[in-house]
Amino acid sequence: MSLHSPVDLTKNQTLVYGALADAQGPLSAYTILDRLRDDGFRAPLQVYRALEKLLEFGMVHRLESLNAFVACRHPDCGEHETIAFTICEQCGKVAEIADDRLMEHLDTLARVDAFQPRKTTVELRGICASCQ
Amino acid sequence: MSLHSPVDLTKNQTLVYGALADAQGPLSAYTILDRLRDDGFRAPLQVYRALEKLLEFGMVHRLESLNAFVACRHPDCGEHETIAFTICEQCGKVAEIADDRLMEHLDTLARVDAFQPRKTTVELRGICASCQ
DNA sequence: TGTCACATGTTATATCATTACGCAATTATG
DNA sequence: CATAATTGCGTAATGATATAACATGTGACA
Repeated sequence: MSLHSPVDLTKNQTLVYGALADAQGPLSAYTILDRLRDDGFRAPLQVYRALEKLLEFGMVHRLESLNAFVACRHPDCGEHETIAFTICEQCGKVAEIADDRLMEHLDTLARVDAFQPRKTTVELRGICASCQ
Repeated sequence: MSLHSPVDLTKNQTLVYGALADAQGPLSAYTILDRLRDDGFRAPLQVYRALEKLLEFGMVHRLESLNAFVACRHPDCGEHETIAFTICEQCGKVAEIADDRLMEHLDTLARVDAFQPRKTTVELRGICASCQ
C-alpha cells in the first residue's frame, strides 16, 4: 500500500490515474479516453467511473473552470480539504496551492452566512511565472 | 440608463439578463433559451452571445462548478474583481460573498509563485442556513 | 452454492458550447 | 453622401462534456 494508494486501485482506475500522472498538465475525460484506447477503453463511462473513485480517494482533482482533471501532486493533500489551483492560460501548467490560512478564511466567510461547505473550489486563472 | 445598465443593452442582452434576474437561482444557457422561446429565441448562440457581453459588463457571473449563470446581485460588484459564491446543493440558492481581504489573501498566494491572476473562481458548495 | 457488492462493458442519450456562414443595423470617416 | 468597419443577429451544423439504462463479470463469504 503506497502513499498514493490508500486502497488498491482496479485496473481501470490504475490506467486512468497513470494517464493523468504521466501527463504534463490537466486532461479532459475524452483525452484520457483517447490515450487509453490501446488499453481497451471504448466508452466515456469507463473514464468517468474511474475518475469518480479517484476523486473520492483524493488522488485526482477536478478543475471546474476547465472541465478537466489532474493527478494530485501534493504529497499531503489528504490533509487539505481545500486546495487552490493556479492555471496558466498560456502554457496550461497547473499548480496546487495548499494554504491552511486560506481554508480558515473561507470557513470564516462561510460561517458568517451559516453556510456549511462540503466542497470548495478555488481556481486562479492567469499567467504563470515562466510565461511572463 | 438604469443602475444596472452602465451601457445600453441590446434586445437579446436585455432578455437574457431579464431571465436571469427573474430566476430564483442560477440558470443554464439552455434553460435560458427555453424561457426565451416565446421571445423569439431559437438557438443557443443567441444566449451565449448575450451572456458573453453580460459577463464582460459584470452584470452576470458564471458558476464554473455548475456550468450555469446568475445575475449579479451585489450592488458594487464592479469594484470587486474576485467574488466568491456559496452554492446550496439542497435548494440551489446562490449567494455572493465579496470580501476584500480574501482577494488580498489570494493575491498574496499568487505572488509567492509570481503568478498573475486574470480571473479568480471561488465557489463553496454545501448546505445553506435555511436547509440545515 | 447462492447471493451480495462492486467493477466492468456497451449503447444510447442528455447536456453544454462553438464554428461557420450570411445578412442587417449602426457608426466612423473620407 | 458613400462606403468601409464594426457590431449584432439568425440559422444550421458540429464539437465537447457527462450521464442513464441495462447487461455481464468477478471475488468474498456465509
